[in-house]
Amino acid sequence: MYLSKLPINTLKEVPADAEVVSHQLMLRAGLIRRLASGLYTWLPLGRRVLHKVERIIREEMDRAGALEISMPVVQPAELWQESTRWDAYGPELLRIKDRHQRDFCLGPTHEEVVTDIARNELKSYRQLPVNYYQIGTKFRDEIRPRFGVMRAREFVMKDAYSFHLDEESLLEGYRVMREAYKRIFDRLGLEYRIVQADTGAIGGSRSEEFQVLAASGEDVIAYCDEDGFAGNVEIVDLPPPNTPRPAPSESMTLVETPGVGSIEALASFLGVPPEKCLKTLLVRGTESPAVALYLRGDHELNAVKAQRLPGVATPLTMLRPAEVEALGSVAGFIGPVGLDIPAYVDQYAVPLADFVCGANRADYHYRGVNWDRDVKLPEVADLRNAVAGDPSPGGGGKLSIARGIEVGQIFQLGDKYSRAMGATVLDAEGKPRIMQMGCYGIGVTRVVAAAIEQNHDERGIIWPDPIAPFDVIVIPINMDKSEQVRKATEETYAKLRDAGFEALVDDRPQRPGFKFADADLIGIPHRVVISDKGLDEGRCEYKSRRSPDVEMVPLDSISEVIAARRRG
RNA sequence: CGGGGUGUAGCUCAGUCUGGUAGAGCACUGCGUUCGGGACGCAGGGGCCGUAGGUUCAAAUCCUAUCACCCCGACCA
Repeated sequence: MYLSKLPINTLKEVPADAEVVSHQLMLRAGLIRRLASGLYTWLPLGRRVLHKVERIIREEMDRAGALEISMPVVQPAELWQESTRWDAYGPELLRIKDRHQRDFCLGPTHEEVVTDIARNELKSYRQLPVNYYQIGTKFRDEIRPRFGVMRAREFVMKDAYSFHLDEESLLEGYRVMREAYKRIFDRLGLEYRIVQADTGAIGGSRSEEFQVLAASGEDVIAYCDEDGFAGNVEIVDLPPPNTPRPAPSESMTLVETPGVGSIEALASFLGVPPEKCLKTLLVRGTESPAVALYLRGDHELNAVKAQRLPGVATPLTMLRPAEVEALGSVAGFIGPVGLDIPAYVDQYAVPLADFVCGANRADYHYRGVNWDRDVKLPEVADLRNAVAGDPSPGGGGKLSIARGIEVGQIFQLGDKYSRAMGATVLDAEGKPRIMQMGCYGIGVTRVVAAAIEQNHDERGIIWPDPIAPFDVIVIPINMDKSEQVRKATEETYAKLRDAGFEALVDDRPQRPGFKFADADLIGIPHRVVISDKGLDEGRCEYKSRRSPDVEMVPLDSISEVIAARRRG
C-alpha cells in the first residue's frame, strides 16, 4: 500500500478529551474517530489492527474446535423475558421498539439468542459438546463511557458459548477454552494475568478473567506470588483478623467537628489515624429502607460482598443525603450510636476500641466509642476490599495489588439459561436433560487499546508484530528527484510483498523528518529507509521501532533481515 | 443520578469579565525555496461562535431555556 493512496490524518496535538495514552495515540495516529459518546469509527489503519486481532482469535477458536456463527445485534424482548434478564439487566440494556411497538434490545451479550439456537438445533447428547462463537458488535449503555475504545458503549467482542451434557464435560470445555485464551493472549503479545472473578450480570458458578497489566486499568487485582493466588479484588474473601479487641480505656464523649464530613478530614481535625475511626455507609435494603454498613476508616466497601448480604438491595445503592436525614441522621456525620436500623460490621472493624464515629448530628462526632459498652455489635461480615499486605486466601503469604484491563472472561454458567429457557437434549436413556453451559468472551476492541497501553513510547505506538496494521514501512528519501531511489523503492516494495510482508510505502511529498515522525506515531514495527547515499553501496537502512539502533543492510537481503527480526 | 466544567475553523485554543468588522497555531489548497527527525515565505479556502428564545440601535460576549460533550463523585459519613 502506498501512503499517497491511504489518507492518514495524524495529529501533532493531543485531543483535549483523551486522558489515557491509548486513547490519545489512537486518535493521533488516526486509528479511530469519535462519533458520539462511547461510539467510534474505525479508520483503515485501526480496522487493519482489529482484523489482525480477530484473525488470531478466530484461528485459536477454530483450533479449539469452536464453531463460528453470527447472531443479530437486535434481539426480541421475549427471549430476555424468558431468561428473566429483561427486568434484571438494568439500564445498561438499551431497549428499543420497532414500528409495531414490539420491544427489542441491542444485545449486550448473546446468552439468550444462542440458547434459543441450541434448544432448537441440538436434540441429542450425541451432538454434544458444541461450542458456538461469533465475533461481532455488542452494545452496552454504559453509565460513563470513557478512555476511548477501552470502555465504549458499542464495541467488538468475541463471545463463545459451549453446551454440554453434564458438568464433567463443561469442566473439560472450560479447560479447553482457558488454554485457547492463553494461546490467544500469548500470540497477541500481551502481558496478562488470569484471576478469579465475580460472575456479575452473566451469572454462573466459576469465572476467571484475563487481565492485561496496566497502570491505567480500571480493575484492581490482588495476587500472591508465594501461593499463586490471583483474584479481582471484588471477590477476594479475607480471613478474619486475629487481633483481640483491647478493653475500653476512654469514655464516650461528644466532640464538635464543624464541617468535618469525611474520614480524611476527621482524622486530621482530631489528630487520630483513619484506622481508629469507624465509617458508616447507608445503603438501600430489601426489608428496610436502609441498612448500615460499618467499616474501619481506612478501608473501602466491597460492593460485590455487600450485595451478597441478606437484606441489602441489589444493585448496591447508597442513600442520598435527604434519605439519610429521614432516618434521623446527617450525611457526613453518621454513626452507629442511636441508629436503629439493620446493620453489618466488617470483621476488621470489630477489634476497634475507643474509636471515633459520627454522632448522627451535624458537625458532631463521638470519640472513645466502644462496641458492646456504648453500642451493640451488629452482625459481623466480610465487607471490605483487600489491600496490599492482607493475608492471601491461598494461605501462602501476603497480597500484592495491581491494576488491570479486563480483556477476557470465561464462565462456567451451568444451567442458568438452559433451565430458564428449556434447552434440553435426550440422553442415552432417551430422557430429556438440561444442558450445561459455559461462556467465554474477549473484548476485541479493548485488546487493541490494551496493547497500546503496554506498547508505546513518547513518539507513539509500538505494535507487537502480530497485530501491527503493516509489517514494514518503506521510506524513500528524495524520491521525486532521484530516479534511482524511486526504482529501488518500487522494487523493494514488490520484494517485500513477495516475501509475504504487508508493506507500506511513504511516497508522500514530505520531508524525511515528517515521515519518520508519522512512522513512529503509527507504530509500524519495521522501517526501511531508501536513499541515494545507501544505494550507492547497494544498501538500505533497517530500523526496528523497538530499538534506537539503525543498521545498513544489503538491499537484496532486506526481506531476510526483517524476517529474522520479526516476533510472533 | 449528584457536583463541576466546556461548547468559537478538521485539531489545539484566544476573544466573553468591560456588547461595536470573528482571530492565532496546527491541518488543508496554489506557487516558490527547502529536503535524514514534525521546514520557510507569499497567496488562499474554510466558522449560523452548540441550539432556541429574550434584552439592546447593536450579542460569540448580557439574560433564560435547552442540547451535546468532558471531568469528578456515586466508597460521603
